[in-house]
Parts: sequence; C-alpha cells; structure tokens
Amino acid sequence: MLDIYLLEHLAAFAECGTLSAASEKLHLSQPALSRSMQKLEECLAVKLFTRQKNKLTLTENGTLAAQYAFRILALEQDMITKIRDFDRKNRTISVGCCAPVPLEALMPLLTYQHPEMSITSELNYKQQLLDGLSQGNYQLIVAPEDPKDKDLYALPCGNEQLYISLPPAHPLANYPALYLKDLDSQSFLLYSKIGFWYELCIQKMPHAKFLIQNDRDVFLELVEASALPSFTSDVKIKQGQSRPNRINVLLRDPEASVTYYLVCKKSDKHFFQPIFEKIHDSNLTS
Amino acid sequence: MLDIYLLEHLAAFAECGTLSAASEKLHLSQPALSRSMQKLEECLAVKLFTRQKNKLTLTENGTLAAQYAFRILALEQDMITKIRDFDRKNRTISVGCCAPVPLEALMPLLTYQHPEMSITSELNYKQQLLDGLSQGNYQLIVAPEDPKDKDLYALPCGNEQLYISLPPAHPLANYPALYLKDLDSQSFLLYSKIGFWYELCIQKMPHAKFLIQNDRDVFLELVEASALPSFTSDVKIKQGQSRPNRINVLLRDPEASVTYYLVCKKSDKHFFQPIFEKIHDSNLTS
DNA sequence: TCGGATTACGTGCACCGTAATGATC
DNA sequence: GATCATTACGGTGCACGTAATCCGA
Repeated sequence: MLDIYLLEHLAAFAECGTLSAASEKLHLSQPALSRSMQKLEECLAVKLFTRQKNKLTLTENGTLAAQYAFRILALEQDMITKIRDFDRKNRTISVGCCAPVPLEALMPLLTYQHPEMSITSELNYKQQLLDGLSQGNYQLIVAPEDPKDKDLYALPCGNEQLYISLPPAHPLANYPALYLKDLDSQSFLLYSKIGFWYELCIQKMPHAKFLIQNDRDVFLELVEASALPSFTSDVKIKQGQSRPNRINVLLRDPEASVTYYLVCKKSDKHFFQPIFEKIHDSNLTS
Repeated sequence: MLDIYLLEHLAAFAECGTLSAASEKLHLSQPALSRSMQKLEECLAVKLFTRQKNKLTLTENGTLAAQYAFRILALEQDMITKIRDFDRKNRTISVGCCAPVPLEALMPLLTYQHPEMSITSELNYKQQLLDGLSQGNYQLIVAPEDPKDKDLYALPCGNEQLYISLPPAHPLANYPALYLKDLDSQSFLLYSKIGFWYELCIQKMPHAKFLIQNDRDVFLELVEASALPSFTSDVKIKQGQSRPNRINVLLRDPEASVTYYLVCKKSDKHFFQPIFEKIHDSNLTS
C-alpha cells in the first residue's frame, strides 16, 4: 500500500508543476520531494515522470495517479470532518424551543444532568421544531401544544399567560382583561427573540405597529422610559420583572395562554427520563 | 492526515473483532495494534472504542471510521491496479490478425523495432479486428482487405494464395486448378488456427467434413501419414513446407487469393511509421 | 490458567534536512 | 549566475517486537 504522504507529495507536485514550488508549499526540502516521487514510482512499479535532467513532468500514468491522489486525499479529509461532526453531534444535546421562557429553566437542568455533553438551544416555530426533531437536528423540543405523534414522547412542562403591560394613563389600563384585537392598530415595543409569541401578535393584530428591539437591555430601558405598551407574562410577573409604573392586563384570547410540552423521540425517552421526572416534580415555568 | 497503516489496522480490527485476531491477520504484534488504535483516536480527537479492560469494541464513531477506512483502502487499491493496467496497456502493442501467416513476419519486426514494449497478438475476424482497433484493444491489425476508413491508415503488406494439397492418387490431383466448390462434400484435415480461411472453407464448402486439429504438430503428422486433402498456400510452399508426396493445386476462387493490409489509427501512424516503411520495402509474405 | 488488552523499554528503519553535484537557461 | 533536479551523508522520530503486567472468564 502507498503511504498517504506520498500521495500528498504527488498532489502538491501536480498542482505546482515543479518540485521546488511543491516543496515550498509542503514546507519540505526539495530532495525530500524528489525522493518521494522516486519512491512512488518504485512502489507502483510504473513510470510516472519524464525526466529531462532539469525538468520533471508527469506522464499520462502520472496524471492518472495524481487524479487518484486527489480523490483519496479528499476522501480522507471527508472522513476526518464527518467523524468529528458525527461525534460532536452525539455529545451535544440540541434543544429547540417555541419561546424563551421554558429554556431559562430547562438549560440549567440539562447541563446539570449531562455535565459531559454540550447543550445548544435555539428558538424556532412549531413545525420547524417537529421537523428538526424527526430529522435529528433537535433531540429535545418545547412545543406550545401536544404534538400527539405516536413516535414522540410529550409531557406538559408548564404554562405561560400573556399580559399586556400598559402605562397607568393608557385608556385601556383600567380594564380587568382585554383581547388582542382590542389592541390592534396601536404601537408596541416588542423584543424580537420571543419565539411563537411573535407569530401570535402578527396574526391577531394585523394593523398594529411593532417597534422591534433586538437588544434585550435596550428593550427593557425603552419600556421603562416610554409610554408605549409592551408584553409580559405571568411567569415574568412572578419573577418580579413587572415595572411599578406599569399596569399588567390579562389577555383573554385562548392563544394567549399556552401550555408547554417537552417532547423527545420515543427512542430517546430513556435517555431523557431523568429530565422528564424532574419536570414532573417542578415544571419549567414555576 | 491519517497514515494509511492506521486505516489498515482499523479495518482489520473491524473485520476480526479483537486485537489479537487482527494482529495475527496483519502479521503484527498485539501491542502494535493497540497503539495504532490509540493513535487513531488521538489523531481524530474522537473516541472510537469502548474499553472494558479485557474487551475492545467499536463505538458508533468507530464503525463509521471503519467504513471510511474500507472505502479509502479500496480506492487506493483501485488506484494501484488501474495505474498498472493503464501503464501496461501503454507499453504493449496488441496486434490483431486475420490469418497466421502475416504474423510470422510482423511479430519479429515489431519486437525488433520496439524492444521496450511487449507485443501480443491474436487471430480474429475482420469485423472484430476493426472494432478492436477503434476501441483501442488493438493498436495494429492485419485485415484481408482495405478497410477504407478515413480515420484509419492502411497499407498492403503482402498476398497469400490458397492451394489444396492432394495425394497423387486423388481423382482431382491432376487438374491444373480447381474451385473450392469442386471439393465440397469431401473430408479435409484442417488446422484450427488459420483465421479467416476457416470462414472461407465453411462458406464455400458447406457439405465438406473438416477434421479439425488444434495441435500443429499432430496436424502436420496426419497430413504426412494420411491421404486426406489439406490446405496450404503459396507462402508455405515457398517456405519449402510442401510435402514431396503431395500435389498442390491452385484454387481459382477470387477469395482464395488475398491481399493483406496492415492497418492502424491515423493518430498512431507516426508511431508505426518505421514498421510501415519496412513493409513497403519487403512485405510480410515474401 | 488462559486469552485479551495495555504499558514499558530498546531497536532499526525510513524519512528528513544539509550539503554537494550536475545540468539547463 | 540562477533555477531546478538528483545524489550523498548523517541524524532523529516513530513504528515495531519482546517482555511484563493487569484483568476477566
């Protein structure tokens, strides 16, 4: 069998055209390369070069050999990257979530339970979450409803109730509860990374204007400093994140109250069993 | 990059299941293999094995790696054989010939003119010769007529006239000349390796019986010892191969007199120029 | 006790770099 | 003289084998 370094040397020579150029590319001395080429010919027992004292050129054999060399080297490189990718995928848990709130409790839980694995998470929409789960891009997802799929294992893991946060002077601030359609055509401060809530706002308030903020700190400061309505939830309020100069009004739309479901493939159920048990005891939103 | 020997070792282990079995297969010590596997893991920076003190097993990573190893090794093996085949094809001249006689002069000519190349020859029928030439299976053919193809270069290279060799007592032995159809329904001694002459006999004498001999010596001895008619030619007669106890009668059929053409691809004309020149001076049948 | 895996240690080969030579422009 | 390829020579890394150890059936 031919050593891989011989193929690398041949490939370099085929690319560069001269031994000296190739040797520079390979960080190698010219004599070393010269010997490699000789050895390659010897191993294959085939003439690969025409030697004109001062010039080395590939024969037809040589170009054929170089083509093979490229293919083999590419395949080996592919092997390395693919195996590393495969390994990394096996030692990372990818979590997809429909909203940011469940992640806040789920991520610490996972890192605690699987200290040897790295955990990644991203927000995504319902259908993408389910697709990603079945395709293996996610091992665990949090959906805003029960997927009811025979291949999936799902467990309720908490609730979240949307509120509208209004300044006391706002005309709607004294209502005990509202519907989203009551708020249509208003302007809102909206943090961008809120998952499926964003869809809900767009759908229910097609005429509203959303002043979208990508930076969480900027968003909070604007809420503080402006009289613009914004959204919050019972979870956030319980966490004490409601502002004293704001009145939080319940939203009665059925979609404004969500039950989160933690979902994995049935085949992964055993692996995630400890997580499901912990959630059974104390859910992700309490 | 991973050294090829590491892949070979991995492949062997994947096939054998234990280091000791694989080491035996590789004619290698167990420790050497053990180290190879460790090095492979180190190079890939990935766990390939589960180690149970006394048992070494491939992980999923490992089986994936082994699959790649097989592919790479196969590709490399393929490279070696393909290049050697390609080289051999380039340093052999394959000659196809419609009859044995022209070969007797052509082969020495070729070996003399191209001492570095190996020459192979075979008898074949006209169409196969032309197909073989265009497909590269032959570089040079001898056809029984001018192929008249614009991509081919052809030159007459000799003639051969068929004779029927009869014992003096044979009823037809005193004719100055005969046609093949005159001989139909007789029994003949026929040497098998005579190229297109065989076709001719079958066509012109559908009722004749041919006692076919595969061994040249046996054939000649039977000609000597029996009273059965057989075939010969002017070339053979000039060579002094006619038997004293036989009368050779000319065959008048136009097909019984053939002009041979030496043919090559126009693209190879330059390469074979010396051969064509020599033949121009003294042809293959004189 | 045997078979399988790993560790420890010494050795030889093979690949490398430096230096020198040959050859062509 | 500059560039390119090859040969000669000495050094070193590394893959190997032998021997020893550990562990489980």
